[in-house]
Amino acid sequence: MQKVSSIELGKQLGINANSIRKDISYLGEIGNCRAGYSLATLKESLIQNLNINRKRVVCLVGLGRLGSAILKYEQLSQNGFKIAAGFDTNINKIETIQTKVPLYPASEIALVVRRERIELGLLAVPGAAAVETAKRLIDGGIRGIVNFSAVVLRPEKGVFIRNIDLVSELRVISVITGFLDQNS
Amino acid sequence: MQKVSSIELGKQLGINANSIRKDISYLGEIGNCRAGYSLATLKESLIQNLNINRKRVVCLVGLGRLGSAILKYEQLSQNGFKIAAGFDTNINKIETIQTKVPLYPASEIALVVRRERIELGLLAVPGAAAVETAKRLIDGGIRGIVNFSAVVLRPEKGVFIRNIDLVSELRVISVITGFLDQNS
DNA sequence: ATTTGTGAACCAATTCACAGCG
DNA sequence: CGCTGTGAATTGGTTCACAAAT
Repeated sequence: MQKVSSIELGKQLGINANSIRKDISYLGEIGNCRAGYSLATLKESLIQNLNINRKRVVCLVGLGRLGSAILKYEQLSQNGFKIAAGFDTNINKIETIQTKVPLYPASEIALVVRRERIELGLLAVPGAAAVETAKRLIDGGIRGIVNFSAVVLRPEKGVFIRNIDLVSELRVISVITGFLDQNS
Repeated sequence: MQKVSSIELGKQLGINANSIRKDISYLGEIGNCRAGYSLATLKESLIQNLNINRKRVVCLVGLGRLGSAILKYEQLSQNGFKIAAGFDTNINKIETIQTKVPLYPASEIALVVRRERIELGLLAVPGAAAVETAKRLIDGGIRGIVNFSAVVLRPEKGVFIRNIDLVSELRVISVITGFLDQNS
């Protein structure tokens, strides 16, 4: 039986072992005090408690360079996510891109999201289109959005939003390393 | 003279106005009590205090789909970042990709990073290559890394690392929306 | 002996509340 | 008045320390 200790988990994840234990304990968990956690039991418990026991249906809006990269990103399907639809305003792209994922014009976002019961949206459109596009996703009943555009989307009732912006990330690092330089 | 209040800033950013004021106050700031902050003064103060008054030199490792998308991402140069080098293990890519950015084989990472005084690295390589590539960047004296691979890079002395993983982001949203569904 | 689970202590960050100023 | 700046209160999360379990 495969085992893993909080210390080992912590090392792998770069997290304090105490935190690992505390977090797991919230699941009302049963680790073995002698030999750590049973891998199978822990995994099962996490799957149950975090509700990740089924594939999630996602869609992708924006089929530019970033969108195309995401479309081909195998890690998604390997980790329980299925891209059920792709959208773009450019009809040309919809007709030329080679993929098994069904592609639609952006005008049909709300319709398709509702029909296919799509839960999450990946937003890879230009900043100028982000707010409008998000609105369409929400109209279709989307539950969450990962927004890659430079525009910060404001949280909306019942829709969880995660803004990911490369420039912001770089700025964070710039500022921190700059600060370290000054104080070393 | 353009003015902006903490309330307005907060709305734009989706952040509590109190936090805005407190944060700005740490800069030893002079907002006008009647009419909010002078846009020009605030901007200048932020630039000075956060040390973002010069272009930062970055490099890009991995010229696959994601890397290529980043290479063409104009927002970078528009926000004070200059891609001074691109790297890939595949010599073919280095010779065929059309760009003004100088491209080098991955074997030269440390060399070029040091020579060009590159401060930040964008890591868009497959997970399997992430640790090794990060090591080369660090050997070259890089100060920070934005890691897009699925592998979590552990913090290294003097090198600030930011892990960005699409799958993780999706999982966060999945778990949260799933939780909301159960408790609504 | 190890390693979990957890109360207690600690620390950082957010929010509150309001005095002070134009 | 409206808005800033900031002490005080609160919250949330991390770390500590140790008793319990095997």
